[in-house]
Amino acid sequence: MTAGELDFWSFVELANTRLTAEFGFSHQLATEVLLTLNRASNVITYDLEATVHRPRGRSWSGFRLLFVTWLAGPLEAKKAAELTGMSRAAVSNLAKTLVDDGMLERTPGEHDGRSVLLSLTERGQAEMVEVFRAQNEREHEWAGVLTETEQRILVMLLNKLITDRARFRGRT
Amino acid sequence: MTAGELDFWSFVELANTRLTAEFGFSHQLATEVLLTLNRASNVITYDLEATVHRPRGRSWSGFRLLFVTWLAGPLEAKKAAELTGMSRAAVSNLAKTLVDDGMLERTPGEHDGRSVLLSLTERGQAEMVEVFRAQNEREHEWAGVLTETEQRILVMLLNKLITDRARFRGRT
DNA sequence: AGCAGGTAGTTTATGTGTTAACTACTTGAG
DNA sequence: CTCAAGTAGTTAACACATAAACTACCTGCT
Repeated sequence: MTAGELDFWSFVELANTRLTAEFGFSHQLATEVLLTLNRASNVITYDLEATVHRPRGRSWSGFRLLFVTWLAGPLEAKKAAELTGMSRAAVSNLAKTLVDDGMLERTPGEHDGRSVLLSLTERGQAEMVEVFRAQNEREHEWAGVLTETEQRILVMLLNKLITDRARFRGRT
Repeated sequence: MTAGELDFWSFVELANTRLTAEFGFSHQLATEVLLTLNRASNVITYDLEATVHRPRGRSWSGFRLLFVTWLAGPLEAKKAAELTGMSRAAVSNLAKTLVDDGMLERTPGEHDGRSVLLSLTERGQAEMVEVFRAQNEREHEWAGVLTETEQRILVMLLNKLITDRARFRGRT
């Protein structure tokens, strides 16, 4: 029982076996789904951050905030938090550094004195086009190991997995 | 073009449209796959951390490290880093606090004076059984919106997506 | 009008992640 | 045998996440 030769997949197999045989847990498939889901997400995110964003002096979260702001136009900080899946505090902190970097602009909301509208500066827009070109190429390489049909099925299954999450009272 | 009514899904649709029509990017399906993958992973991870681990005074990463140590027996810090997908530094820091909490034990490696073996204390083992019971129930609720066949397909597609990642030179 | 309660955003404290630089040990070529 | 190179782990500096406390503003009931 040396752990020496384990990799992620043989670990999942080992976990399945021990959780069932030794501990009597019954939902191993659920465990496997979620282990694999997290693994896949982390591996790919790490790769995109390391190859596309860090070399350009940008972080993964910075990119996410710029991405939604780029495409969803000027939007409130709250909306940006929802779309990126971050907390409002995270958007607030991140926006501060992106404004300092000359990528983002913050203007007070028109109809509501509390709200702040985020939008890209001209430089921000230009940079997003370039950065997204690089990211999209890399995304294509990753997704390309699946056929188009497989990709569509994957998206469908993932959406099904989280669409119904209102059952659990969540942050969003 | 108010951003006011956007949710995650209509944002993905908007992104697809604008990236194609306005900017001429060609791999929207890849973008959609990866946006959805990350979203699903983050939503579920956040839920498990908030409902299962934080109430017990434990973090998501703490759980991951304890989980692999629990099931893959005493293992080297390096191996733990591989299996959890963390950096070695992260394992080192996290182990420190888990040792202080009385969950983990660190013993010097037998054959290699540099290495450290991580293993659970008795209390750690008992707690993992209880914590995993709660997590497994919650996992089952999440995965349960998919049929068993759908879950197997999802696992297969996710594995296919990352198995071949040796093409990209990655951390692991 | 005025105040209670709700909402948007920021700040603060804390925890955790990363990379890079460091220490300590092992290994193998000469 | 010795020393250069490699490897395991830790530490340090920094980036970024959260929850909770706080400020400022809006809204609607009386």
